[in-house]
Amino acid sequence: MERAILESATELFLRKGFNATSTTEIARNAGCNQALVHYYYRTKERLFEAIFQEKIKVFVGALLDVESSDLPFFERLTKRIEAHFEAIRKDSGLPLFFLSEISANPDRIDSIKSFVGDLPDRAIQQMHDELNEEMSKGTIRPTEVKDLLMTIVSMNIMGFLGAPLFKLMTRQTDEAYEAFLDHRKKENVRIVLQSLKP
Amino acid sequence: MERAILESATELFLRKGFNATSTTEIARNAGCNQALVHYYYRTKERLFEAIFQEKIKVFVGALLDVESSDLPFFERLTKRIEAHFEAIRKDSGLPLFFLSEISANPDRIDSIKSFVGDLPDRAIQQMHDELNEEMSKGTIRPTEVKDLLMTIVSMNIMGFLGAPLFKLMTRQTDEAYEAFLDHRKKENVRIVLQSLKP
DNA sequence: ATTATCTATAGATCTATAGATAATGC
DNA sequence: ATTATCTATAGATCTATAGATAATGC
Repeated sequence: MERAILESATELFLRKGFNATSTTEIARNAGCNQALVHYYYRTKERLFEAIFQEKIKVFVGALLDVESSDLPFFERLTKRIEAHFEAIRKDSGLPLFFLSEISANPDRIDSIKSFVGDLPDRAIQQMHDELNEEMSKGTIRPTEVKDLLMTIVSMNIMGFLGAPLFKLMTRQTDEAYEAFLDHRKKENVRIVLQSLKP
Repeated sequence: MERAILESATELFLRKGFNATSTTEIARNAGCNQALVHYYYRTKERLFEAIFQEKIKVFVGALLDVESSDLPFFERLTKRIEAHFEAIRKDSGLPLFFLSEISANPDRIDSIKSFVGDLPDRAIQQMHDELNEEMSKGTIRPTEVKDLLMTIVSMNIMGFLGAPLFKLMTRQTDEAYEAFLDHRKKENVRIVLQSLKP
């Protein structure tokens, strides 16, 4: 039942956000009474926090996964972009979830800071070295890690963030939209790689 | 006072969203009592709706503004991208505002549909013609309007959506971040134009 | 005995409205 | 007279906790 509550809360928080989700609803959705939610998690805030941290790990991990593959630079980068895209697709509510919850309560950033630790620093350092190597070979234009990351994240999250709106504007069915996402994944890779060309 | 309420509500809804903003808070922030909010707008929902529609117009208008400038294609496109970027910068809470409110309440899409009307259709048609002309001249690769729009919007909103997170990850001050945004504006233009090259 | 689950409720909101009073326009 | 503003409150939540009961493990 503890797990049922966690799953119920995950689904609801992701779909409707912290404020719009009540512990009563979490309980109903999990099949127990509302008091039990507090028995296991004490407060709504702590329940949320647990879920938030779990999901941050998925998202950041997918992008910064320091895989020591020995593929050539462009292929490695392609793999990273695609892995990031697919990680989000599996859990397509993630981008909006983070962005809105951080905006609604900027203190959560501190919590991210404290538990993500220096994983980003190390991953960024490694990417930095990789870029420098290519730059010195002249295979890519001068590029900052943060620019590259921002471009990748921009492209990869948009298809999910904007799904409802884009479906409206282009009048696509859900299946057509899935196909469109596959197409976007390729486009994203192409655009990012092309943007690195000297 | 009616205007003060509208302004107060605009600020709060944009910053905290519909659910996290109470009419009590709107009133306090506007300098009146809570009943007056309902005197002018009847319900919180109607007040929100007024603001939402107003802001949608700003956002969509900036991107699709069918300006009949006679500049060459790439310069016209550059201008559009920059105009869109600056429109968002002026009101940098807009992207997250739309995305979260639409996600929290998908019915709002119908409201958009009804009042935005066929502006998007006409603007998209015009862009379609412009692209076709360039394609036939061989100056750009085969490109769909929706791909181009999605790329532009992706790139342009990210710097604002992700500001808190990016500041954290890169440990930038607010001023440094403003400079970073200026830099991103140029990058966005470059990346979009480059992505069109054959 | 301990842990899991429930019922009941206190206390804090929050929205919307009714009805009183003050300000304004004719 | 009409319009703007206020006070007061009903009714609906919602979170968190206290205390009762049922289930489980030793």
